[in-house]
Amino acid sequence: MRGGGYKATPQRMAVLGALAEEQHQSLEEIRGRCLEVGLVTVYRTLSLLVELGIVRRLDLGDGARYELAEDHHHHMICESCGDISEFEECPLDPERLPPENADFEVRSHSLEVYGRCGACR
Amino acid sequence: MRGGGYKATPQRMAVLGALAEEQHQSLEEIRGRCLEVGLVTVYRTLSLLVELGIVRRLDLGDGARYELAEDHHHHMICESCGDISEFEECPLDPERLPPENADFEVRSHSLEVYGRCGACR
DNA sequence: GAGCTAATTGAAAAACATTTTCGATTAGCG
DNA sequence: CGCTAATCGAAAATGTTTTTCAATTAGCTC
Repeated sequence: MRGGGYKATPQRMAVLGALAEEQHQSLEEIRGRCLEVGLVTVYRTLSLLVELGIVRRLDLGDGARYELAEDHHHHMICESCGDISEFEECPLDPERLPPENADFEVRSHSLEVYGRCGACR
Repeated sequence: MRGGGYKATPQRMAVLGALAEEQHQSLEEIRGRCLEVGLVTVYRTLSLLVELGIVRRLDLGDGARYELAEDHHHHMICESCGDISEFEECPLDPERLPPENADFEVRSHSLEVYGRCGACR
């Protein structure tokens, strides 16, 4: 983070701390965990972190959500209760990416699975 | 559409027509194709169509996009020029969904691939 | 540790996106 | 043709994100 000439301010540390507490939080949830940081700064810090690749921005249907990008994982979203859970195991067949005949250099992907969680069935 | 007691108004037909012209359009693009329909009605019609399962709502990083949900497909997004292309062939291994040990009933999924398109390399 | 400077912050305002309200209009029925 | 619930549109309200700009501060230098 300092490499790029960015300062390690208490506000940025607070936002990172909030992100570390739970994955895929909305901006309001993050803000709730660091009330001492101004709203504008939360917005700015999140877009900086996304730009630096430290944080991933999601959109699972309801507005934006953010999570630390440390590990590769995917989401299962329950259409009934809205619960979001994660799984590591990537069910993609690497042989089939990029798709045949596509002139495309794959760098990353995101996969979301929708359905019903155990509790809702 | 009529089954549920909904009326087939010219405005709704116009929005559907706009959606048929191109996939994954933003609301502004859709609106540009049916200027005779009020903005509020475009919003309302799109959320109705999404609710009915006729239209899919996407978020590929820039705001909301909409497309007819007739066929199952995925998106490749060029991180350089922003171009969005589609592919049908699903590279998911059905054996691995839901992931092991997950108590989850899978109903659908969405997959987006990010990278660089042929033109940008 | 004090001083300097560019980066950062926060409050207010601006810009943009979406939803609500409510009176006027209309599709689809008999 | 007439009726009525559904729909529409314009304005206002609400919600979200960005910009502006003066004040503050992290991190460097000495």
